[in-house]
Order: sequence, then C-alpha cells, then structure tokens
Amino acid sequence: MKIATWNVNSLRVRLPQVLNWLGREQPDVLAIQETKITDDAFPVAELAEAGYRSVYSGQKTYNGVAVLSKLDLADPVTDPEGFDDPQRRILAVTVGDYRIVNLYVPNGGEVGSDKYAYKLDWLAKIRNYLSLELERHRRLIVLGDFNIAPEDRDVYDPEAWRERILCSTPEREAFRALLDVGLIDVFRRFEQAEKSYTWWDYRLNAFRRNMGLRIDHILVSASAAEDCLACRIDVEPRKLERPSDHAPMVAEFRA
DNA sequence: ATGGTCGTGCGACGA
Repeated sequence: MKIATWNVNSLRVRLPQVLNWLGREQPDVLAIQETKITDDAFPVAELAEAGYRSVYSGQKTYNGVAVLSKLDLADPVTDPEGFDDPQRRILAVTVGDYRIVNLYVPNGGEVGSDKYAYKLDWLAKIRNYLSLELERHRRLIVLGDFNIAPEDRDVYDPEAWRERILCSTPEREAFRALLDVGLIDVFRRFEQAEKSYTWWDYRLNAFRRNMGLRIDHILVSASAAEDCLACRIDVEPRKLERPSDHAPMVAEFRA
C-alpha cells in the first residue's frame, strides 16, 4: 500500500499536475489539502477516469481536504466530536486495513494572534480525536499539512525562524503531544538527506535556494510503523511551472 | 525592504 499527501494549493489549478503525478507515482491513496473547491465542483469524473475514487470536504476559496483512492473508501468523518467548525480541514476515511486521517492544520497567522490561538486550540482538540482513533484502529495513518516544523533541522534557517509561526515552542509542543499519544513521525524512521523540506515560499526564489521547511508529515501508529517500508519527499512537482508551494510525501507499507 | 508571490476573484486577504 502506497499512501501520499500533497497540499496542492487549489485543485482547480493543479488538477493537470495531480493527474500527471498520479499516473507516474501510482499511489493507492492520495490525501490532498487546500483543494479550495466546493463539493459540487469537485473533479470526480476526471479522477475516476484516472482510476481514483474520491471523498472530499470542501468550501469556497479556502481550505478543503480530499482523499483519492484506487480502493474503496469507507466510513468518512469530516466533523469529529468536539469540532464545531465551518472550516473544512479534516477528512478521516478507511481504506482496506488502514484508518487514514487527512489534516489541514491551521496556519496560525502570526504568533500571539487570534489565528494562532485558534491553531493551538484546534491542535489540542485533534490530539483528543487522534487518541480515540488510536483506540479504535490498530493501523492508523495521520497525514497532511501540519503547518509545524517539529525541530530546528526541519528549518533552513532556524535562527531566522526562532519562535516565529510554524516554529514556535507552543506549536512544537503541540506536535510533540501528537507523538506522545502514540504516533510516529515515519519520515524520521528512515535515512534522509539533510535539508529535506516539503514547503518553500513562492517569494525570493526560495525553492531554488532550498529555503524550505518540513511542515507536511505522515504520522503512524506503532503497528503501521512496523509495516512501513519507506517514506520520502518528492520534490519533482515543485520544479514545474506554476507549482504548488508544497511537495508531495509518499510512504509505502507492506500489505 | 513591516518587503517578496500565489490563489481567489476583482479588492483585499490568507498563506
């Protein structure tokens, strides 16, 4: 089972790139964030033609999550207990033996802002939900855009980003709290190149200069980690004309 | 450089 995550920053704009990437990479599952498309406009037919079923939870202009799969998608959840939120950021679904939770964590604006408080509150609530999901499912995969760089080695210039959004201590503690409920950052289970990132600002030629952050993650339960064979970032789509500002991540599992 | 580039949707705002 090959499972991927990609913040596409508008599925409408990126659909040709997504279809190309699916064709080349052939993941069994792709979790997408920032679709920025309402459910009535979701490109179900184009994706079906490429061999993928879709579940989606979208809204106008902002946010929006979807899961594409070659296999059946069962038991979708978009509004877990405790979330009373019009923002479409959560989509949990079952594929085969795996419970998959696709997340688009709030960006948080600036440290200390209202959006920052919303982000930390959201992270506290998602922690509770994930701890329940871990009780309910042996094989759990939580993936998406977490908008948190967990450690200094996940940041191209840690001093410049010290206590800034995506890197502040409360955000890193909230990320750590997700690991503490029983999730494993599977990217770090494998040898990786130094300066491995998943997001680069559109400005200042940040990608060409590898001025990036690792803010997209694949977290898995212990029993899913045992079956994980590989985890990598695919920077190729970030090199294309009119790219998303994020690169996809892929994890492969035995069975 | 209180900057810079995108996407949405036609003026800001979010990231």
